[in-house]
Amino acid sequence: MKLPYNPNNKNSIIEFAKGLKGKSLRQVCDAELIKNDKKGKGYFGQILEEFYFGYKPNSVSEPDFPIAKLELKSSPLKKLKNDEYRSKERLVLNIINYVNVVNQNFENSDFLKKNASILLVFYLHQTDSDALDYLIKIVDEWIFPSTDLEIIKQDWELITKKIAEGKAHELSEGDTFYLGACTKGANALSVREQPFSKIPAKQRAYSFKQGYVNHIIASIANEGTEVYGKLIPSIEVAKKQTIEEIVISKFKPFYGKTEDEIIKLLRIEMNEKAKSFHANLTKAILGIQLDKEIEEFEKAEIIVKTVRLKENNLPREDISFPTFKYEEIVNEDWDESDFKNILEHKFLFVFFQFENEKLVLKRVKFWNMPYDDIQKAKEVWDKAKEVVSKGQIVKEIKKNKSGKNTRSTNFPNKKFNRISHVRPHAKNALDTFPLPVKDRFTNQKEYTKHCFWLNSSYVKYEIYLK
DNA sequence: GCATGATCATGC
DNA sequence: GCATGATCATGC
Repeated sequence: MKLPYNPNNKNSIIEFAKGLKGKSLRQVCDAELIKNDKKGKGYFGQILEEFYFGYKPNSVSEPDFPIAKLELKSSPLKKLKNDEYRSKERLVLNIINYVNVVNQNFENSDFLKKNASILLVFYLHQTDSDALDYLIKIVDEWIFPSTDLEIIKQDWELITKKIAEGKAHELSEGDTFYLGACTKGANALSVREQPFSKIPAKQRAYSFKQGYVNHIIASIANEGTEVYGKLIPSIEVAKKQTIEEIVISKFKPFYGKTEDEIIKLLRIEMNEKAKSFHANLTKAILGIQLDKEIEEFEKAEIIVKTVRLKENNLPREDISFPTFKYEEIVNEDWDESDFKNILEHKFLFVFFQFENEKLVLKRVKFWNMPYDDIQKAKEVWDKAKEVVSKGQIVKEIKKNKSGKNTRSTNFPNKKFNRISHVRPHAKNALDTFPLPVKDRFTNQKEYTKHCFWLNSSYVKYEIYLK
C-alpha cells in the first residue's frame, strides 16, 4: 500500500500528521477497516498508528519511524474550568530494560535513541465517548530544550544507578525530577528480572511527569511562559549543578537566621501574616519574583512543605493532604489512588524551628518516600477504604463538658501506623462529602470531610533527622 | 504533652 | 463556594 507521506522524511511525516488537527480519528481513518474489538488505554494510539499512519504497532527499541528518527506518541488532554488544556496524565515512554540499561550511557541509551525527537498528538479525552471521536487538539514535534535534556540526563543516570545497585525494586517516581520511572503492566504482578538482585522488580517505563507534559503543551502553544521564573539560568549552570544543589546553595546562607533577619537580608517587603508568607519566602530566597511560579518545580511537580518544629524537633502539627471523596475511594485501586500519587511525588521540606519564641530556618531537604514506606502507608489507605465501604465510620458519640457531641471513628489513627493517619479536614463538622454506604451508627448519608495526614513523628525521625 | 476531633483563613 | 495550607481545643 502506498502511504500518503514519506515515512523516511521527518518533515513529510509531520506535515501529514498536522492533518489530524481539529479532527477525530473517525473523520480521518477509513471507518470500514477499523474493527471495534480493541478497547482500553492503548486503543487511540493503536488506531492512529495502523489506520492513519498505516503501519502495524510494534514494540521494538527503535523509534516508530526509524529512518526519520521520529517517535510517535499520543496522549490525552483534559479541559480546565477556565477552558485551558492540561495533560490528563503522565506521558509513558519505553519500558526500562533493567538488564541492558546498566551497560549503556545516556548518549547511547535506548531511551535517547527512541525519544530524542517525538511527534506528539494530543487529543481531548471525554469520559463517555468512543476513542474514535476524541477531538485532536495539538500536533507537533518535540525536541528537548538543552537545559531540560540536562535534567533528564541526570534523572536517567539516577534511575540507572539504582538498578546498578540492585535496587530496581525500590524505584519510585519521586526519585527524579522530569523523567520518572512509572509502573507499567496489567497489574502489580507485572514484574521482570533485574541484573544485580534476585528480587523481582515491578515492570517500569520511562515517563514524563504530568507537570513536564503540561510544560510541553504550554511551549508548543507558545503561551504561559511569562508566568514562570527560572531557577536554572543557563545550560552552563545545568551542567554543573543539579536542581537540588542549586536550591540548597540558595538556602544555605540563611540557615540559622530568623524570619525577620531573612526578610531584611533579602531586602523585600512581606506580609508575615499572609497565608502565602512561607511560599513567598521560599520564592524570594530562590530569587523568583513573587507573582511567578517556579518553572522547574512545576515541571517536576515538587510539593513544598514548610514545617515548624518544636524545640524537641517534633513538628508542631502533622502534615495534611487534600481531602478524599468517600464515593471515590471505595471504587479506587491503590495504584490509581490520589494518595499513592501524592506519596510518589518529590517534596521540598523547609524546616523552621522555634528558638526563644522566634522561628529560625534550620535547613531544607529534598525528599521522596521510600518504596517500603509507600507500601506501609497503603495499610492506612486500605483501612480507610474498608471503614467507608462497610459503613463503619462512627464508633461512638460522646458529649463533652460544654455539651457538644464529639464522635470517635474507626478511621486509622496514629497508633495504627507509624507513617500516616486519617483525620477530619473540613470547615466544620457540617462540611461533608456524601457516603457511598450509609453509616451504620448514625444512619447518616454524608460525613465530615477527612484527609490523610503525615504523622509528625514520621516527619521528625524519617525526614528531618535522617 | 500528645492524640484526636475540629476548625480557621486566604485566594481563586 | 471550595480547595488548601495551617492551626486550635479538649480530654486522656
